[in-house]
Amino acid sequence: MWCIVDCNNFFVSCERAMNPELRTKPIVVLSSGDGCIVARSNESKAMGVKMGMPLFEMKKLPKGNGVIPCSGQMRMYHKISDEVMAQIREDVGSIFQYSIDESFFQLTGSVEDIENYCRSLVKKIWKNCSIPVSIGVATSKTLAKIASKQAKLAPELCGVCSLALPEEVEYALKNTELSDVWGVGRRTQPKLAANGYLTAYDLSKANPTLIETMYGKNLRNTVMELRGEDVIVLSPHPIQKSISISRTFPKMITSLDELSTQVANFAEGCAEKMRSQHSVCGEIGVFVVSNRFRTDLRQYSNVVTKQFEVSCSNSIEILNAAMELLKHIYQDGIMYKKAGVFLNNISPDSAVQTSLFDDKQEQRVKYDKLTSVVDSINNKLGKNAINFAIVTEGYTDGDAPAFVHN
DNA sequence: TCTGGGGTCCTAGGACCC
DNA sequence: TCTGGGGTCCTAGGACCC
Repeated sequence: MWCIVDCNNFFVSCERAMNPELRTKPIVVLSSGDGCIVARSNESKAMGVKMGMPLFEMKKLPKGNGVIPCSGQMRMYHKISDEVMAQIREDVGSIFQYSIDESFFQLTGSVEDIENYCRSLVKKIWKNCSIPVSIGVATSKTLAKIASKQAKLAPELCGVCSLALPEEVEYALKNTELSDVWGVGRRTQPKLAANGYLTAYDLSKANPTLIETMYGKNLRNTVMELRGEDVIVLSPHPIQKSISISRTFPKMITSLDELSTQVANFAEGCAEKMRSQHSVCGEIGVFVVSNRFRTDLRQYSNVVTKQFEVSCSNSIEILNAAMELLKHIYQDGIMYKKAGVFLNNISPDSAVQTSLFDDKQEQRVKYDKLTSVVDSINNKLGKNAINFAIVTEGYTDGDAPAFVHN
């Protein structure tokens, strides 16, 4: 059987783990810069707070001012996630971590035994991490996900729901709206509804070939999974194929200098992440966007990429490239609201293809050495103990967030 | 006034090949 | 005048996920 462990309202639960006083209160967690709601407690969901809602719109809700906003603390959430995943691994061995708050694993044995086992895991995670989780059990991952949602809906299940008997599966499918099915998104759901597919049960009875020609391969797989067939394959150690960092600025930026500092920070952040994974990239891209909500202002957005002759990961080449690309797309007189950097064509650093005409190899070796010295100093003394001059000034990421409660 | 961030995969169409 | 058929690779955009 496939099992999925899903942390309930994960970011909210992390805030509550750090500050138990928040357990009884309606809270939300905000995106970087305190702009939008990215996680809601059950209480705030009940008050009509929507995912992705801007904070100022939440405040307009009837009881919106009664909701406690918490500034997101991603680093802490990742730490807690690692602890939760370690708890699961300790019990079941290898897991397929699917996201920051979800993991799949497989168990064999009687359904009763599996359920009991999972209930003890729920208790263990709560005891050791103070994070409430739900576990769904079924023959396919998609059904397991549906089961975990059922577990959240029925407290008497103590966090574990299995869908094993055909009548259990049928009941759950009939009570699951299509938009709640893994793999059916905002675009596809209305099209399916127009064709008479309203519930997960309806879709499970659809003709897979017809679904594939109309909606593609992925939705066909979903149909098979709803029927209990295990067709979606997860790789245990997926290699990251792209890395990106972008931010919406709290205040709009107009000067190239200020924008350069931001973009340099994004580039350095990407490069550090890539090096920590022992990878190199073959392409870098930079994008800038004006404020799409300010229709009274001149709108502008642009993106530009550059191929490296030889894949690299050192900060100097990456920073230089990012600065060059930014200058290329920067336009005077625009109020920029967001920018970002992305790295593509990522491969392991053990297999760098050098160019036949690479006359800068000597220089690159120096850059790599300098970068690794900077990395090791930062590893010893803490992040940003030392940095490249361009990335140090006026970066917003380290600013004290407004709504931290612990 | 204030409006998130980071990923993956699939598909259709164009460029190119013989 | 009449102008084929089959294949691969790449890319941009769109869909999905959290």
